[in-house]
Amino acid sequence: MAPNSQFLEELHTKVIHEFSKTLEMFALSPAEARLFVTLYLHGEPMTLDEMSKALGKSKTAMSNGIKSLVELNLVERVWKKGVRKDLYQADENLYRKFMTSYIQKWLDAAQQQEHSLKEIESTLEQKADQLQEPGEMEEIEELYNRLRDVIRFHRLINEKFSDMKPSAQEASIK
Amino acid sequence: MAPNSQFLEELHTKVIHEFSKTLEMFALSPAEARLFVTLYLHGEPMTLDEMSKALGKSKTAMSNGIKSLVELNLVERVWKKGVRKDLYQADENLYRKFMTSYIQKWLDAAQQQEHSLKEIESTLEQKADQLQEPGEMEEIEELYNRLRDVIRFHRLINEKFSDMKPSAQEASIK
DNA sequence: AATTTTATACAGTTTAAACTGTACGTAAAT
DNA sequence: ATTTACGTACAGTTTAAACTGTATAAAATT
Repeated sequence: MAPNSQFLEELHTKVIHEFSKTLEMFALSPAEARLFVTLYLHGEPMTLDEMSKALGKSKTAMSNGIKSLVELNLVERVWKKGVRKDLYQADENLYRKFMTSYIQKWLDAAQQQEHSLKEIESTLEQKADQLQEPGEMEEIEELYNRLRDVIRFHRLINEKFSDMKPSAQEASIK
Repeated sequence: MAPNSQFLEELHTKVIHEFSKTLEMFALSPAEARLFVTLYLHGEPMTLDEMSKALGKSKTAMSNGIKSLVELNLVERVWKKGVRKDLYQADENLYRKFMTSYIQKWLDAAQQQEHSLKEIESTLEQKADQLQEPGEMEEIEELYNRLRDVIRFHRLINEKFSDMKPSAQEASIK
Protein backbone atom coordinates (compact mmCIF):
# COMPACT_ATOMS: atom_id res chain seq x y z
CA MET A 1 0.00 0.00 0.00
CA ALA A 2 1.28 3.44 -0.94
CA PRO A 3 2.49 5.65 1.92
CA ASN A 4 -0.43 8.09 1.78
CA SER A 5 -3.17 5.62 1.01
CA GLN A 6 -4.11 5.26 4.62
CA PHE A 7 -4.52 9.00 4.97
CA LEU A 8 -6.67 9.12 1.87
CA GLU A 9 -8.74 6.21 3.06
CA GLU A 10 -9.39 7.95 6.36
CA LEU A 11 -10.66 11.03 4.55
CA HIS A 12 -12.81 8.78 2.44
CA THR A 13 -14.34 7.27 5.55
CA LYS A 14 -14.97 10.71 7.01
CA VAL A 15 -16.76 11.88 3.89
CA ILE A 16 -18.90 8.76 3.89
CA HIS A 17 -19.72 9.35 7.52
CA GLU A 18 -20.71 13.00 7.13
CA PHE A 19 -22.48 12.82 3.82
CA SER A 20 -24.44 9.78 4.96
CA LYS A 21 -25.97 11.81 7.76
CA THR A 22 -27.49 14.13 5.21
CA LEU A 23 -28.79 11.33 3.04
CA GLU A 24 -30.39 9.70 6.05
CA MET A 25 -32.57 12.78 6.26
CA PHE A 26 -33.95 11.80 2.87
CA ALA A 27 -35.36 8.73 4.61
CA LEU A 28 -32.50 6.42 3.71
CA SER A 29 -31.41 3.93 6.34
CA PRO A 30 -27.84 4.39 7.60
CA ALA A 31 -26.76 1.32 5.66
CA GLU A 32 -28.39 2.50 2.44
CA ALA A 33 -26.85 5.94 2.84
CA ARG A 34 -23.34 4.58 3.33
CA LEU A 35 -23.75 2.31 0.36
CA PHE A 36 -24.86 5.15 -1.87
CA VAL A 37 -22.02 7.42 -0.78
CA THR A 38 -19.49 4.65 -1.35
CA LEU A 39 -20.82 4.17 -4.83
CA TYR A 40 -20.94 7.90 -5.47
CA LEU A 41 -17.39 8.56 -4.33
CA HIS A 42 -16.09 5.66 -6.32
CA GLY A 43 -17.54 7.10 -9.49
CA GLU A 44 -16.92 4.00 -11.56
CA PRO A 45 -19.54 1.24 -11.48
CA MET A 46 -18.97 -1.34 -8.77
CA THR A 47 -19.77 -5.01 -8.30
CA LEU A 48 -21.42 -6.44 -5.21
CA ASP A 49 -18.13 -7.98 -4.16
CA GLU A 50 -16.33 -4.65 -4.42
CA MET A 51 -18.97 -2.95 -2.32
CA SER A 52 -18.84 -5.77 0.16
CA LYS A 53 -15.11 -5.32 0.52
CA ALA A 54 -15.31 -1.53 0.64
CA LEU A 55 -17.87 -1.50 3.44
CA GLY A 56 -16.83 -4.67 5.24
CA LYS A 57 -20.35 -6.06 5.09
CA SER A 58 -21.68 -9.28 3.63
CA LYS A 59 -22.58 -9.62 0.00
CA THR A 60 -26.18 -10.33 0.95
CA ALA A 61 -26.35 -7.01 2.74
CA MET A 62 -25.08 -5.32 -0.44
CA SER A 63 -27.61 -7.13 -2.57
CA ASN A 64 -30.44 -5.97 -0.31
CA GLY A 65 -29.13 -2.43 -0.09
CA ILE A 66 -28.67 -2.10 -3.83
CA LYS A 67 -32.16 -3.41 -4.38
CA SER A 68 -33.57 -0.59 -2.28
CA LEU A 69 -31.42 2.06 -3.95
CA VAL A 70 -32.39 0.88 -7.41
CA GLU A 71 -36.07 0.97 -6.43
CA LEU A 72 -35.57 4.52 -5.21
CA ASN A 73 -34.05 5.28 -8.59
CA LEU A 74 -30.85 6.54 -7.01
CA VAL A 75 -28.62 3.82 -8.38
CA GLU A 76 -28.57 2.30 -11.83
CA ARG A 77 -27.50 -1.09 -13.03
CA VAL A 78 -25.04 -0.70 -15.87
CA TRP A 79 -23.55 -3.09 -18.36
CA LYS A 80 -19.94 -3.29 -19.36
CA LYS A 81 -18.56 -5.44 -22.13
CA GLY A 82 -16.79 -8.55 -20.91
CA VAL A 83 -17.79 -8.10 -17.26
CA ARG A 84 -19.84 -10.94 -15.96
CA LYS A 85 -20.84 -9.53 -12.61
CA ASP A 86 -23.63 -7.03 -12.14
CA LEU A 87 -22.39 -3.47 -12.07
CA TYR A 88 -24.08 -0.60 -10.26
CA GLN A 89 -23.49 3.09 -10.45
CA ALA A 90 -24.73 6.00 -8.36
CA ASP A 91 -26.62 8.72 -10.14
CA GLU A 92 -24.42 11.79 -10.59
CA ASN A 93 -27.16 14.34 -10.29
CA LEU A 94 -27.45 14.39 -6.52
CA TYR A 95 -29.68 17.37 -6.03
CA ARG A 96 -32.24 16.65 -8.68
CA LYS A 97 -32.52 12.98 -7.81
CA PHE A 98 -32.82 13.31 -4.09
CA MET A 99 -35.03 16.37 -4.05
CA THR A 100 -37.37 15.07 -6.69
CA SER A 101 -37.89 11.66 -5.17
CA TYR A 102 -38.14 13.10 -1.70
CA ILE A 103 -40.75 15.66 -2.60
CA GLN A 104 -42.67 13.05 -4.55
CA LYS A 105 -42.65 10.81 -1.52
CA TRP A 106 -44.13 13.62 0.55
CA LEU A 107 -46.79 14.42 -2.02
CA ASP A 108 -47.82 10.80 -2.43
CA ALA A 109 -48.08 10.28 1.28
CA ALA A 110 -49.84 13.54 2.06
CA GLN A 111 -52.38 13.02 -0.70
CA GLN A 112 -53.05 9.48 0.35
CA GLN A 113 -53.61 10.48 3.95
CA GLU A 114 -55.73 13.47 2.99
CA HIS A 115 -57.93 11.12 1.02
CA SER A 116 -58.30 8.73 3.94
CA LEU A 117 -59.14 11.60 6.26
CA LYS A 118 -61.75 12.96 3.90
CA GLU A 119 -63.43 9.58 3.85
CA ILE A 120 -63.61 9.66 7.61
CA GLU A 121 -64.99 13.17 7.38
CA SER A 122 -67.85 12.14 5.12
CA THR A 123 -68.65 9.17 7.33
CA LEU A 124 -68.87 11.59 10.19
CA GLU A 125 -71.12 13.94 8.23
CA GLN A 126 -73.53 11.16 7.48
CA LYS A 127 -73.61 10.22 11.12
CA ALA A 128 -74.25 13.80 12.13
CA ASP A 129 -77.25 14.00 9.80
CA GLN A 130 -78.93 11.15 11.60
CA LEU A 131 -80.76 11.92 14.80
CA GLN A 132 -78.31 11.96 17.68
CA GLU A 133 -78.43 11.78 21.42
CA PRO A 134 -78.21 15.26 22.90
CA GLY A 135 -74.70 14.74 24.34
CA GLU A 136 -73.37 12.95 21.29
CA MET A 137 -73.80 15.88 18.96
CA GLU A 138 -71.19 17.98 20.68
CA GLU A 139 -68.61 15.24 20.52
CA ILE A 140 -69.26 14.71 16.83
CA GLU A 141 -69.01 18.42 16.21
CA GLU A 142 -65.77 18.51 18.14
CA LEU A 143 -64.14 15.72 16.16
CA TYR A 144 -65.50 17.17 12.94
CA ASN A 145 -63.84 20.50 13.54
CA ARG A 146 -60.55 18.91 14.37
CA LEU A 147 -60.76 16.78 11.31
CA ARG A 148 -61.25 19.81 9.13
CA ASP A 149 -58.13 21.39 10.59
CA VAL A 150 -56.16 18.22 10.02
CA ILE A 151 -57.31 18.02 6.42
CA ARG A 152 -56.41 21.65 5.94
CA PHE A 153 -52.98 20.87 7.34
CA HIS A 154 -52.53 18.21 4.68
CA ARG A 155 -53.62 20.58 1.95
CA LEU A 156 -51.06 23.13 3.07
CA ILE A 157 -48.30 20.52 3.10
CA ASN A 158 -49.33 19.52 -0.35
CA GLU A 159 -49.12 23.06 -1.67
CA LYS A 160 -45.78 23.66 -0.02
CA PHE A 161 -44.13 20.59 -1.42
CA SER A 162 -45.66 21.08 -4.83
CA ASP A 163 -43.97 24.46 -4.95
CA MET A 164 -40.68 22.80 -4.10
CA LYS A 165 -40.53 20.56 -7.12
CA PRO A 166 -37.28 21.30 -8.97
CA SER A 167 -39.09 20.69 -12.27
CA ALA A 168 -41.52 23.52 -11.58
CA GLN A 169 -38.67 25.85 -10.72
CA GLU A 170 -36.40 25.08 -13.59
CA ALA A 171 -39.24 25.19 -16.08
CA SER A 172 -39.87 28.80 -15.14
CA ILE A 173 -36.17 29.69 -15.26
CA LYS A 174 -35.27 28.10 -18.55
CA MET B 1 -71.41 3.84 27.51
CA ALA B 2 -73.70 5.69 25.12
CA PRO B 3 -74.98 3.69 22.14
CA ASN B 4 -72.86 5.50 19.55
CA SER B 5 -69.71 5.93 21.57
CA GLN B 6 -68.15 2.86 20.08
CA PHE B 7 -68.68 4.18 16.59
CA LEU B 8 -67.17 7.50 17.54
CA GLU B 9 -64.24 5.83 19.20
CA GLU B 10 -63.55 3.82 16.07
CA LEU B 11 -63.43 6.98 14.00
CA HIS B 12 -61.15 8.49 16.56
CA THR B 13 -58.78 5.56 16.23
CA LYS B 14 -58.86 5.83 12.46
CA VAL B 15 -57.98 9.51 12.54
CA ILE B 16 -55.13 8.82 14.92
CA HIS B 17 -53.89 6.10 12.62
CA GLU B 18 -54.00 8.18 9.44
CA PHE B 19 -52.81 11.46 10.81
CA SER B 20 -49.95 9.76 12.63
CA LYS B 21 -48.57 8.54 9.33
CA THR B 22 -48.16 12.12 8.20
CA LEU B 23 -46.54 13.22 11.42
CA GLU B 24 -44.10 10.34 11.21
CA MET B 25 -42.80 11.99 8.07
CA PHE B 26 -41.80 14.92 10.23
CA ALA B 27 -39.35 12.56 11.91
CA LEU B 28 -41.61 11.64 14.80
CA SER B 29 -41.54 8.04 15.95
CA PRO B 30 -44.85 6.19 15.55
CA ALA B 31 -45.37 6.34 19.29
CA GLU B 32 -44.67 10.07 19.48
CA ALA B 33 -46.98 10.70 16.55
CA ARG B 34 -49.89 8.80 18.10
CA LEU B 35 -49.38 10.57 21.36
CA PHE B 36 -49.43 13.97 19.71
CA VAL B 37 -52.57 13.18 17.71
CA THR B 38 -54.32 11.89 20.80
CA LEU B 39 -53.50 15.10 22.58
CA TYR B 40 -54.48 17.20 19.60
CA LEU B 41 -57.84 15.52 19.08
CA HIS B 42 -58.64 15.74 22.75
CA GLY B 43 -58.16 19.49 22.69
CA GLU B 44 -58.25 19.86 26.43
CA PRO B 45 -55.03 19.37 28.39
CA MET B 46 -54.44 15.79 29.51
CA THR B 47 -52.64 14.11 32.37
CA LEU B 48 -50.17 11.27 31.94
CA ASP B 49 -52.72 8.85 33.35
CA GLU B 50 -55.36 9.95 30.85
CA MET B 51 -52.94 9.53 27.97
CA SER B 52 -51.90 6.17 29.31
CA LYS B 53 -55.51 5.03 29.38
CA ALA B 54 -56.31 6.53 25.98
CA LEU B 55 -53.41 4.78 24.25
CA GLY B 56 -53.25 1.65 26.38
CA LYS B 57 -49.55 2.16 27.08
CA SER B 58 -47.69 2.47 30.34
CA LYS B 59 -47.36 5.73 32.17
CA THR B 60 -43.60 5.58 31.76
CA ALA B 61 -44.01 5.41 28.01
CA MET B 62 -46.20 8.52 28.18
CA SER B 63 -43.68 10.32 30.32
CA ASN B 64 -40.93 9.59 27.81
CA GLY B 65 -43.06 10.48 24.84
CA ILE B 66 -44.20 13.75 26.33
CA LYS B 67 -40.64 14.64 27.16
CA SER B 68 -39.71 14.32 23.48
CA LEU B 69 -42.73 16.27 22.30
CA VAL B 70 -42.07 19.08 24.75
CA GLU B 71 -38.44 19.24 23.62
CA LEU B 72 -39.65 19.47 20.04
CA ASN B 73 -41.86 22.33 21.17
CA LEU B 74 -44.97 20.61 19.87
CA VAL B 75 -46.59 20.12 23.24
CA GLU B 76 -46.79 22.49 26.14
CA ARG B 77 -47.11 21.88 29.83
CA VAL B 78 -50.02 23.89 31.19
CA TRP B 79 -51.20 24.71 34.65
CA LYS B 80 -54.74 24.54 35.89
CA LYS B 81 -55.94 25.71 39.27
CA GLY B 82 -56.58 22.92 41.71
CA VAL B 83 -55.17 20.18 39.50
CA ARG B 84 -52.26 18.44 41.04
CA LYS B 85 -51.12 16.33 38.12
CA ASP B 86 -49.06 17.67 35.26
CA LEU B 87 -51.17 18.73 32.31
CA TYR B 88 -50.02 18.76 28.72
CA GLN B 89 -51.59 20.27 25.66
CA ALA B 90 -50.84 19.95 21.95
CA ASP B 91 -50.06 23.11 20.08
CA GLU B 92 -53.04 24.17 17.95
CA ASN B 93 -51.06 25.65 15.12
CA LEU B 94 -50.19 22.46 13.29
CA TYR B 95 -48.80 23.83 10.10
CA ARG B 96 -46.59 26.53 11.50
CA LYS B 97 -45.20 24.37 14.29
CA PHE B 98 -44.41 21.32 12.25
CA MET B 99 -43.13 23.10 9.19
CA THR B 100 -40.98 25.53 11.13
CA SER B 101 -39.34 22.96 13.34
CA TYR B 102 -38.91 20.55 10.46
CA ILE B 103 -37.26 23.07 8.20
CA GLN B 104 -35.07 24.23 11.04
CA LYS B 105 -33.98 20.68 11.65
CA TRP B 106 -32.98 20.39 8.00
CA LEU B 107 -31.10 23.65 8.02
CA ASP B 108 -29.22 22.84 11.20
CA ALA B 109 -28.23 19.44 9.95
CA ALA B 110 -27.30 20.54 6.44
CA GLN B 111 -25.20 23.42 7.72
CA GLN B 112 -23.45 21.24 10.25
CA GLN B 113 -22.60 18.64 7.65
CA GLU B 114 -21.53 21.24 5.12
CA HIS B 115 -19.14 22.61 7.69
CA SER B 116 -17.66 19.18 8.41
CA LEU B 117 -17.24 18.53 4.71
CA LYS B 118 -15.52 21.85 4.16
CA GLU B 119 -13.04 20.97 6.86
CA ILE B 120 -12.28 17.75 5.07
CA GLU B 121 -11.92 19.73 1.87
CA SER B 122 -9.29 22.05 3.32
CA THR B 123 -7.39 19.12 4.79
CA LEU B 124 -7.37 17.65 1.34
CA GLU B 125 -6.17 20.91 -0.19
CA GLN B 126 -3.24 21.07 2.18
CA LYS B 127 -2.34 17.53 1.33
CA ALA B 128 -2.51 18.27 -2.36
CA ASP B 129 -0.09 21.19 -1.98
CA GLN B 130 2.54 18.88 -0.58
CA LEU B 131 4.61 16.89 -3.02
CA GLN B 132 2.77 13.71 -3.91
CA GLU B 133 3.55 10.37 -5.48
CA PRO B 134 2.67 10.46 -9.17
CA GLY B 135 -0.30 8.07 -8.79
CA GLU B 136 -1.60 9.65 -5.61
CA MET B 137 -2.36 12.99 -7.19
CA GLU B 138 -5.12 11.64 -9.39
CA GLU B 139 -6.85 10.01 -6.48
CA ILE B 140 -6.72 13.19 -4.46
CA GLU B 141 -8.02 15.18 -7.40
CA GLU B 142 -10.81 12.67 -7.81
CA LEU B 143 -11.95 12.86 -4.20
CA TYR B 144 -11.57 16.63 -4.23
CA ASN B 145 -13.93 17.00 -7.17
CA ARG B 146 -16.50 14.75 -5.60
CA LEU B 147 -16.23 16.64 -2.37
CA ARG B 148 -16.94 19.90 -4.12
CA ASP B 149 -20.07 18.43 -5.66
CA VAL B 150 -21.21 17.13 -2.30
CA ILE B 151 -20.66 20.50 -0.68
CA ARG B 152 -22.54 22.17 -3.49
CA PHE B 153 -25.37 19.71 -2.88
CA HIS B 154 -25.55 20.84 0.72
CA ARG B 155 -25.59 24.47 -0.29
CA LEU B 156 -28.50 23.84 -2.62
CA ILE B 157 -30.42 22.03 0.09
CA ASN B 158 -29.76 24.92 2.39
CA GLU B 159 -31.12 27.44 -0.10
CA LYS B 160 -34.17 25.36 -0.82
CA PHE B 161 -35.17 24.91 2.79
CA SER B 162 -34.40 28.51 3.64
CA ASP B 163 -36.93 29.51 1.01
CA MET B 164 -39.47 27.22 2.62
CA LYS B 165 -39.52 28.93 5.99
CA PRO B 166 -43.11 29.98 6.70
CA SER B 167 -41.81 33.09 8.44
CA ALA B 168 -40.14 34.31 5.23
CA GLN B 169 -43.33 33.71 3.27
CA GLU B 170 -45.80 35.28 5.63
CA ALA B 171 -43.58 38.28 6.22
CA SER B 172 -43.79 39.09 2.53
CA ILE B 173 -47.54 38.52 2.42
CA LYS B 174 -48.52 40.52 5.46
C1' DA C 1 -23.21 -31.29 -21.22
C1' DA C 2 -20.55 -30.35 -17.16
C1' DT C 3 -18.52 -27.05 -14.31
C1' DT C 4 -17.95 -22.79 -12.34
C1' DT C 5 -19.51 -18.32 -11.00
C1' DT C 6 -23.00 -15.22 -9.71
C1' DA C 7 -27.13 -13.15 -7.26
C1' DT C 8 -30.55 -13.82 -3.98
C1' DA C 9 -33.94 -16.39 -0.96
C1' DC C 10 -34.12 -18.05 3.53
C1' DA C 11 -33.33 -19.15 8.35
C1' DG C 12 -30.99 -17.98 12.25
C1' DT C 13 -28.36 -14.50 14.95
C1' DT C 14 -27.11 -10.08 16.62
C1' DT C 15 -28.21 -5.49 17.84
C1' DA C 16 -30.91 -1.60 18.92
C1' DA C 17 -35.27 0.48 20.08
C1' DA C 18 -39.71 0.55 22.45
C1' DC C 19 -41.99 -0.64 26.21
C1' DT C 20 -43.18 -2.38 31.11
C1' DG C 21 -43.12 -2.65 36.14
C1' DT C 22 -40.84 -1.59 40.18
C1' DA C 23 -38.56 1.58 43.04
C1' DC C 24 -37.38 6.01 44.50
C1' DG C 25 -37.35 10.98 45.38
C1' DT C 26 -40.22 14.97 45.61
C1' DA C 27 -44.26 17.54 46.46
C1' DA C 28 -48.90 18.02 47.98
C1' DA C 29 -52.52 16.81 51.32
C1' DT C 30 -53.98 15.40 55.72
C1' DA D 1 -45.04 15.25 60.88
C1' DT D 2 -47.10 11.62 58.46
C1' DT D 3 -49.26 9.90 54.69
C1' DT D 4 -50.58 9.82 50.06
C1' DA D 5 -49.94 10.79 45.24
C1' DC D 6 -47.10 11.92 41.43
C1' DG D 7 -43.35 11.77 37.83
C1' DT D 8 -39.39 9.59 36.32
C1' DA D 9 -34.95 6.81 36.67
C1' DC D 10 -33.65 2.28 36.07
C1' DA D 11 -33.33 -2.58 34.97
C1' DG D 12 -35.23 -6.10 32.53
C1' DT D 13 -38.14 -7.75 28.69
C1' DT D 14 -40.23 -7.75 24.26
C1' DT D 15 -40.14 -6.64 19.50
C1' DA D 16 -38.41 -5.33 15.19
C1' DA D 17 -34.62 -4.34 12.14
C1' DA D 18 -30.03 -5.27 10.24
C1' DC D 19 -26.97 -8.46 9.21
C1' DT D 20 -24.57 -13.15 8.29
C1' DG D 21 -23.83 -17.70 6.29
C1' DT D 22 -25.66 -21.34 3.86
C1' DA D 23 -28.36 -23.14 0.15
C1' DT D 24 -30.33 -22.71 -4.32
C1' DA D 25 -31.44 -21.25 -8.90
C1' DA D 26 -29.87 -19.01 -12.96
C1' DA D 27 -26.35 -17.80 -16.10
C1' DA D 28 -21.86 -17.91 -18.13
C1' DT D 29 -17.72 -20.52 -19.17
C1' DT D 30 -15.29 -24.54 -20.35
